[in-house]
Amino acid sequence: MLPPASVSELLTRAGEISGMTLAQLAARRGFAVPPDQQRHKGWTGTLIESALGAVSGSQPQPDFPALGVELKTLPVGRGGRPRESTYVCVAPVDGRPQSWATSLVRRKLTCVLWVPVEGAAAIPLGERRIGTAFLWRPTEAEESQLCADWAEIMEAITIGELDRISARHGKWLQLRPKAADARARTRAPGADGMPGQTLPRGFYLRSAFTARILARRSATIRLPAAWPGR
DNA sequence: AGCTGATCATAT
DNA sequence: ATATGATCAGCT
Repeated sequence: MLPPASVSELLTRAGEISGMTLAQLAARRGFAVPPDQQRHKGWTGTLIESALGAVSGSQPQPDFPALGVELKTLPVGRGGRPRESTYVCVAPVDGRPQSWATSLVRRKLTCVLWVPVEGAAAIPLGERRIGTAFLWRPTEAEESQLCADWAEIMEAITIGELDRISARHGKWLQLRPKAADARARTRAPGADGMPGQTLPRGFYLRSAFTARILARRSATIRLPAAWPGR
């Protein structure tokens, strides 16, 4: 699938897969449906990427570079609440000065195509349905808060106090481990200004934030949101 | 039940 | 090791 030439085309593609089950889309894309996600955590995201023509690979940039749009699947449980936090990107813990304006977090969150997917544990993976995708941009207030969260975390990193930052920090944007396991290490400034190492981290959006995003959509778009009653 | 810290697969 | 796609699983 070639990348969409426009945001309009991207939305059209998203509309064409909404309502489908993951098994149906998997068949169309030639994906095998795993029994569960225990060893296939990124399966849904990769499948949706494939269907929409996202640029594959592990590049630190939005999924649709030409459009400046990032793609995120959002597992939604009963009650319409996100079942998980949303990974944004790796956190630069090397201590180099960064600015919010050019940060990867901001670039990724400037424009996101959210694709809700049924995520209730009771529904077999293949039977989960793809919801109605929608384009989102942070409001000024949201970006201001995201920037504040980001700045607090980045400040701690810069002065070598990354280890005092836990997932409890940040109203909407938090820092959490992002590694193969707890023994993984990456370069980071030490408390004394000397080179050191630490567990790699990533930025994540709290589910309370993505819940707001979903709620705003509901309020903006005419009901019935008619989410399949399962 | 929700949250934090840990973990899994894959590509480069 | 670093980046992507995320969810898992133990603890409060």
